[in-house]
Amino acid sequence: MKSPMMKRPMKPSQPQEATREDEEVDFAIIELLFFAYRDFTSDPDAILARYGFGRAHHRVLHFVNRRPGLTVAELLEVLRITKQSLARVLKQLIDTGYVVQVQGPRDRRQRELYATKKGHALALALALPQSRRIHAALEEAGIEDRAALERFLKAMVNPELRAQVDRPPSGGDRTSERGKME
Amino acid sequence: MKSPMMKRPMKPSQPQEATREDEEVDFAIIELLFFAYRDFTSDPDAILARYGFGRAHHRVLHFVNRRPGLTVAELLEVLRITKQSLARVLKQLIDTGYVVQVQGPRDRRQRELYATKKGHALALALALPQSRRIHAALEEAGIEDRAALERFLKAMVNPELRAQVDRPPSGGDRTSERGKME
DNA sequence: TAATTATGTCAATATGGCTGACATAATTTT
DNA sequence: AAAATTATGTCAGCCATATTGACATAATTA
Repeated sequence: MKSPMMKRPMKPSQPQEATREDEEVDFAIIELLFFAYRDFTSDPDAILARYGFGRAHHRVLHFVNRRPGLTVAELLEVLRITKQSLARVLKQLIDTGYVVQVQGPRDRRQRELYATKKGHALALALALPQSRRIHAALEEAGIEDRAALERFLKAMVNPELRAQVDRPPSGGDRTSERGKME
Repeated sequence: MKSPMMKRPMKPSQPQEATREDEEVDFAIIELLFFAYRDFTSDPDAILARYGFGRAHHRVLHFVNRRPGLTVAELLEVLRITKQSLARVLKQLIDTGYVVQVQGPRDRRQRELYATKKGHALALALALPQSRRIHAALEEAGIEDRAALERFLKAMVNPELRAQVDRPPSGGDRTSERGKME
């Protein structure tokens, strides 16, 4: 090693107690969320790489597919990123024919976003392994009450932002309502 | 707009049906996981910013705090990043006194990592709002069976990698076993 | 008409990843 | 003992994704 600097701090001879705070903090679930989400998001990565896309493209495509007719401003709110960050990724999705823009019917400044058939197919392909993972986990964990899990996850979201969660009508995705473009 | 190119593709006059595939894919939970994790990770960000740290620092500090004596190689495995990526972040945590290295007792090439008291305190401060959010969500969702949630999250992790999840002894974090340094 | 809004774009910067190459010290193998 | 391997560190360059700030255009609202 170049500059060792390897002090050898004494290990306390008598192990210290975990503090009260430690016990109160739910490290177990915090960590499980990290691991679960890490592997959950890794599923689509291999697929995305084959298209020259990254996770940013995935997120955009997912929400455009789920909320057909979403405007740019609405998308920015959901993703919590800036329009400059969105720009490159969205442009690539449009240029490669996965997403189209339509002038807003009421307000012509707005751009409604729609997934093309191609976009819908990719969104589905990306969601499939994630969905399989979820169902396998539900089964493996012996979860009968799937609604409870949904309630928990929704309750994890900031109250002010829960409206976003509720956007797609309870029946499923809005594809059936507003159609796919192209 | 500079180059409009605003075609107006026809919206299909009769909305298309959601395909069988759509119905089978669990978009609801996929999306809830995105929203839940987005807000879950946003909690510590404000705190980190005050220290000039980012999420990468948080992850390193978390695992060093949770698994005292972890070696660099083990940390890389858990985080699934390269040593070059770890280097800058770890160096900053060491230079600012949140983490210390100790020469491995068996193998002197190894560097065991420990959180200092300062590091332990920060790790705790970062975990607290996350822990509160989890408990509030459990209560709000009326989840009585907390173990079921843990089983589900663990089942979401790739089987090969579940050993990582089990590392900290079930009792809690290993602080009580191996002590904090400095 | 003037102000505001929705979108787009340019430029510079930060963060957190990556690969490849190489160095050092310590351990293991031959 | 010498050679090979391992654990760690470091340099250099690159990429993806995010940021802030400034400015432009078209459309809507006041």
